[in-house]
Parts: sequence; C-alpha cells; structure tokens
Amino acid sequence: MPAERSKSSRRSGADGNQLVWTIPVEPANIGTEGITFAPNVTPVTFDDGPPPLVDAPPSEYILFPPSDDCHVRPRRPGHSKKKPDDHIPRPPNAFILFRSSFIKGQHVPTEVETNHSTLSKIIGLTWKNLRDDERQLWHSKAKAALDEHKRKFPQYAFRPNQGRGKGGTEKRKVREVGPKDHKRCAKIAELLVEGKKGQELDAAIQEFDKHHIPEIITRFEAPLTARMYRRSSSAPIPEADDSKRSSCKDRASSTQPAAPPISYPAEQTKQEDIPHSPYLQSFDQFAFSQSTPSFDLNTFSFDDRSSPLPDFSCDPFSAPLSPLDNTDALFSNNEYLNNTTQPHLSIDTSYLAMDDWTRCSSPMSAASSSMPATPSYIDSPSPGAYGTFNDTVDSFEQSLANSFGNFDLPKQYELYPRNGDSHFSAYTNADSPSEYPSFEQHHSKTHMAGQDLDFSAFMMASLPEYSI
DNA sequence: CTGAATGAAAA
DNA sequence: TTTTCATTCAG
Repeated sequence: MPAERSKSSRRSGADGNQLVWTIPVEPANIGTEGITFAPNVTPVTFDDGPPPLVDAPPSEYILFPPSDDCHVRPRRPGHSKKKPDDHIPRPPNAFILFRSSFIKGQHVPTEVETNHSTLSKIIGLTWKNLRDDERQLWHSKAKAALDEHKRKFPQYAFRPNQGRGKGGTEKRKVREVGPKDHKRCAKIAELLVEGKKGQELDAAIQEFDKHHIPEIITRFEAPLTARMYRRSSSAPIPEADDSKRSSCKDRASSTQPAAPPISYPAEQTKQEDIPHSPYLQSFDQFAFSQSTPSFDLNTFSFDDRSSPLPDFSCDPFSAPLSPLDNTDALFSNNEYLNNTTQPHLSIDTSYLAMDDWTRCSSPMSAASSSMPATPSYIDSPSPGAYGTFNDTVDSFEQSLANSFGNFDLPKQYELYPRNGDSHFSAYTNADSPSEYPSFEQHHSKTHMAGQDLDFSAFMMASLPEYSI
C-alpha cells in the first residue's frame, strides 16, 4: 500500500525548456527600485497606470502591466469562516501576484476561458513564456510585498497545517482529475506572449478550435426527474435553477471529467501526467446528494433481476468497487453495490450514425475542458450547424434508455476522440466516497477536424456524492 | 470546499 | 523531501 502518488504533474520538470534563473535575487540587494533588468524600462513600471504606448520600444513593452492597486484584497465578503478571523495571510509570491494582476487585467477574454483552474494553467504557461525581465519585475514586487508584510506583521510566521488539529493525520485530499486540454492552454499562452489580446485573441482561438481535436469532450445531462432529488432543505431553489433544469437538455460541462484508462490522441501531453485513477467532480449542481439521501436507488437498476438489461454481461470490473462505507446505508437494498461481482455493461450503439462530425469540431472544442462560457449551441443548435452532434448524442441517449429503462439519476457522458483502437473497458475510482463506475458504451470511427479518428463514448453512472 | 498554476517556507 | 498556502471564483 504505497501511498499513491498524489500529484504527478506538478514539478515533473515537464517542459524543461527555458529555465531562466540567471539572475538570482539576492535578498535585500534588490529593493523595489533596484531592478536591474531592462535598461530603458526604469523603475517607473511600478504601480502606475498605462505604460507609455507611444515611445516605448516594442522589445521592452510590458505585456501584462501590473494593475494599479496590485493585490490587497478587501477580503471575501462572505467570509470563509474557516480562518480564525485574525488570520494573517501569507505574503504572495511572484506568481501569485502575477496571476492576480493577470486575472484583474482580463487578459483572457471570457469568450475564451472562464474556468479558473484552466486559467491557472494558462497563466502558468504564460508565466513560463514571459520575458525574463518582465518576470523579474514580479519577483521584485513579491519582494516588496514580503517586506511590507514583515513590516506590518513582524511576529508573523508561516504555520502550515494549523487549521487542522494535531490529530489531523489525514493529509489533504488531492483530487486527481482528468487532464486539461493542454494544447489549447498552451496555444492561448503562446498567443498571449505574442501580444494578442481581446478580440484578436478570441478570433485566433476560435480558429484554433476549428482544427483542434480536444482531448476530452463531455456532455452532461440532468435527469428529467432531477427535481425529485433536489435538496429537501428549506433553502429556496432559485428560479434559474429550475429553468436550467427544466430545459434538461444537453448541458455540456466545462468541468474536468475523469480520464479513461485509454491512450490519448497522438501528441498528447506527457503520458505520466495523466492520472490513472481519477474521479468525477461533484455533481453538486444537481443538489440531490448533499443532505437528501432519500431517493430510491431501486429505480436505478443495474440489478439484473429487477431489470433485465439487453446487452448486459456480467464480467467483473477490472477494478471492482471497494466497499462503500459511506454509501452502505443508501445502497443497502441494492445488490449492485454489495455484490462483489460487478456487472459489466455493454451497449452496442454501433448503429448510430456518427458520420459527420466535422461541423461539430468547433462546438466540441468548446465543450472540452476549456469550454468557454458559450454553451448556447447546446440548448438550441443553430439549424444545420451542430445538429449532427446533438442528433448523435440524442441517439446515444436513446440507446441508453432502451438498455437501462428509465433511470432517473444524473448521468454524464464522456466522449473521447482518440486515435488508437479501443476495447471495452471500465474503471472505477476507489478513492472517492462516491464511486463512479464508468462504462464504455460506444466506439466508432468518425471524422473530425479534418482527421479520421476513433471515437469513444463513456457513460458515467453517477452515484450520489457524500459530504464528509 | 476544490482545482489549477508557482513558489516560499515549514515540517 | 514533502506539504501547506498564498490568489481567484465557477462549479
């Protein structure tokens, strides 16, 4: 039982290229104004507004000028009640400062990306690509912030892990999630350091998306009866919540889904960066699991007796579900989870028409991990434009309904374009209190973004997630 | 509360 | 060497 590697991607020296610490910042030598980089930039760069657009040589142009009031957050309005109230936050490091300013500067249009996890990835890549001197500027600012911090809190000392009691032996849970669309992030970062921004950047990314095959395509759908599983607490459900659900159609998820135990398309990121035992992120948007373990899972008939399923085979999982302590109460009546032999689901959907995916490339890219805030195509596909995508998935859903009957659990489809051939596979994540068995449901060849590739559809049978 | 990034500081 | 926590906010 070796502790599974919690983080594989972080300092794997992944990119390894361009390492730039030529100028070690000696403590106290470089003050806020002793910056020695850029001969003609001069220390002026600090907090003042617009850099001189007219007379600055292009080479010294600062791509991401610090915002006026750099950090100093007015503190979260809805205090996170986790911190003791007199908590003194750590001084921000160079990257954090850069990220803060970057976010504030809106350098990535919301049309391109809104997800902060993905933004972090983009900003991280941008940070690496940043000119040495510009990055050095942020290190200087960090130094200044540190000095200020020391001045302000002379007695401050970093005390990690203070929040948890000493008994808290549990190390923080680190979720492993599927890989982001690294290619897209890298492209955005590249464009950013080229000086592209705003509309121009947006357009460039749109063009990129047109030819880019995302690594993961997800499709998320709420069940028709989702409201039945709604939180039964007194908390009023916002109207928007209802309408969102009532539309009940085709909500592409921008969350990072689990990765399948398959190989990814060719020039994917480092293989070792891809988690092998990931699990889905919360289904909290359906709000049916947090405090309402009251729905009847018997409607969810993986049980072969209560609901004979066509195309249903009973091989064990390659990685059987572990006993679900937290869910036993919920599922005690359901043989499915108590059975050591897990059903192996297989649905032949090869009859589905998957012929024309080309026109879907753009929205499918949008539906990938880095999906921008424009999923409208999903709800109302413009005539002819993306109909193929929806038609195909609708057919897929129909096949699910035929096979499983009416099961009223939320379900998520994960669609993976890929190059290699596929084989039936299933995986689970034994780490999570909620276990998501995944079943490959469909596999076919298709055409996308001008390329032939295999295409796999997974159905994630979602079980309620427990809050612990 | 988490995830993403990098980096400083502590264990 | 490994872990936490600085920022940010949608999910």
